[in-house]
Amino acid sequence: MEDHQRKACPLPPPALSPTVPPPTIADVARHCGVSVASVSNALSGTGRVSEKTRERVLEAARKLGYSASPAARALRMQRSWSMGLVIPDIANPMFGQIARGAAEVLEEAGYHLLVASHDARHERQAGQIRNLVQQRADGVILQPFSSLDEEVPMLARAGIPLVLLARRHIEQPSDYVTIDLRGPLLEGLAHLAALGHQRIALTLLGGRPSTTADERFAIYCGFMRDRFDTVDETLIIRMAHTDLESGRAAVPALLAARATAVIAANDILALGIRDGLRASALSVPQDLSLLALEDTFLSPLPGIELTSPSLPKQQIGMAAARLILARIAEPSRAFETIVLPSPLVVRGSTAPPRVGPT
Amino acid sequence: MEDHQRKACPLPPPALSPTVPPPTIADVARHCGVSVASVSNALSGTGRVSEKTRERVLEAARKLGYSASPAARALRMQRSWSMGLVIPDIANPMFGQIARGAAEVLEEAGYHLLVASHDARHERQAGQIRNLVQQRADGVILQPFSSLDEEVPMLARAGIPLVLLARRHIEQPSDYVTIDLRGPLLEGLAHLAALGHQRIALTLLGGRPSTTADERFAIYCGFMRDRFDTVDETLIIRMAHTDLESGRAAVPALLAARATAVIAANDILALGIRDGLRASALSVPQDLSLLALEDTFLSPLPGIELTSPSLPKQQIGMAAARLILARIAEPSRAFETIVLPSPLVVRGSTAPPRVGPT
DNA sequence: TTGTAGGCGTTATCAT
DNA sequence: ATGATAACGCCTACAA
Repeated sequence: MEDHQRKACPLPPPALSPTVPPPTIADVARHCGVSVASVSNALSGTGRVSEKTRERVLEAARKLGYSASPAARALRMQRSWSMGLVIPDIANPMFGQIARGAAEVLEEAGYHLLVASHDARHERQAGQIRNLVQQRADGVILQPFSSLDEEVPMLARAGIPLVLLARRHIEQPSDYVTIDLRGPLLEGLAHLAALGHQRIALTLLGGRPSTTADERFAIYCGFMRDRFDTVDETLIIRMAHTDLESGRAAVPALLAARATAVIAANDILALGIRDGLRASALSVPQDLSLLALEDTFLSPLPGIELTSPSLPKQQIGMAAARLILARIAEPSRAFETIVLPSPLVVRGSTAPPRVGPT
Repeated sequence: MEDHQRKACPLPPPALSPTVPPPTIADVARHCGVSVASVSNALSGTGRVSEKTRERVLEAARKLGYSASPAARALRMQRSWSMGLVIPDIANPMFGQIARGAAEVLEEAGYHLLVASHDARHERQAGQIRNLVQQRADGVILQPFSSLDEEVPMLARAGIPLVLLARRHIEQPSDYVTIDLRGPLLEGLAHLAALGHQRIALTLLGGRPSTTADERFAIYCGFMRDRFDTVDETLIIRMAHTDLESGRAAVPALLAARATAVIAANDILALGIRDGLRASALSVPQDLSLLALEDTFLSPLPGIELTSPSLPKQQIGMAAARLILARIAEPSRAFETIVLPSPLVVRGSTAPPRVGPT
């Protein structure tokens, strides 16, 4: 393939700027003496060409290293073959895995993925979506900031297929992928109750309208009333963010409510709570059982070991991708919702309460 | 092989959305009674247009919600305005942050980022790069699998500007971004030595040709010889992978070598080691000091608290992006290497050895 | 079965 | 300063 002779070559080697442009479809046609139409037909497999010329064309294309110019294709076909994925935080491994799942099925279908992170900032989300519209993305998968973001209807108005993640929009119907909210929460509550906990606290992400928090609240109340005949509102801890610091800040409220267990929205928050407890010389699970509703790869790690449902992150991405492909294929189909299971995994952060039930 | 350059188009011919198509430059021109040329000039700011018409055009464009079709632009200008980023693992937060840094400066310059993860699989890396070539990416930032991957020269042959991350290529010169290998390692060694450690172990990623491991080995030997007049080879632990399990597997060798401290390649590996120690009823830092050479956001976390240099991940991405932009602007410039500092952060995982120096 | 030609929306090169 | 117009590379009626 190459001359292995050439050793160290400290400066720009001869051929860097003066490169030959990629071959065009005309080159291929000329190379095997047929028309461009035949080449196109042969390559796309969608036309009527004789087996003989098809082979000739394929051979020539391979030999020349031809591949169609995406720009020309996009211009002619009026589709960019690119799909947008807008997520809250690209540095969060959870979204990385979602992206991976989505990319896998999209690439299979000939699309490539434009990943954009809005970093929990409204104006960035708007910017990313606007950019995707300008890029003429053929579809967008979005985990929106809140359930009434204005950018969502904007996408619909632009005629761009949309799949929502984790939160549906208040008024814009769309395809939608979520995890089962009820199952894991009830499982977690039952797990804690079975261990003997009665004062089970729940953190709720507020501060931004979200259908998820409301739903969880309702489920929690239902369970508590069912089991203990009462709901103590002091056990509900509302918070705006979901970082370490918010977790630490929640500890005083937890202690004041005499909670013996807490269900945190996700594992980062849970780690924050644990850290806050340590500052009060309390520890998990001896003094407080800790359960996170969304795991990342952190949860099973030594030194962490959080009881939490295992989120099917890759599946979420794949499901979303499949939904968007389905809608592109059939724009008028009914909107679909996919609910993925998220079974509880018990680890070291939950244990019976120090003092038995009163 | 299969080499399907394009997928059969599974869609019916009719337009995929019942929505009005985006306005074209001709619409804008018509709207304010000028030629398309003037519109183009006004919008790109690069032509000669009177202030009056420029304003008229800008106004009309805004009103119509016009933005140039990327496909048409790309076709005409022969550049895709897209940049590839190929990383080992998109679910690793470290690479997420690198991606974020790169995206930031690239978007600033009008490019968008195509993120591809090769998941430590050779054939995937090849596929991703091939795809980027077909996409006509204007440049590629790549953290290669090893220092002699064949795909790297392939990019150069295609005339696509390239920036390498973390590892340079054996024979293909290129722009290159890395962290300072020497500084953090020496700092770490000095830190441990100052605490009283003499038997300091070092893990080295082998199994794949990498300039990094060799360099670290040399630095380590230099320090040990300098300080203790000798290098005990049993303190060098070589391993192929860098996951939790590899860390656990390294523990017997560490104990056999009577190490009182170990410098692990990264924090995941370090966590594995810690887990393995716990199985022997040993703990960090009482029985063994633990230092990781590359941190993620895990390192400072409660329950983890690893002493490690802080990797300037975002900076890495930004530096790479700037390098590639510079090369696009001036293809014949000399290749540049950027070395970023990575200062040590001391946390709870390092302490004086249980028994003083012999 | 194969070839010809028009046009997708831009930018760039010319005239004017 | 402005306006026609020719590519850019591809797909696809339609003609042969």
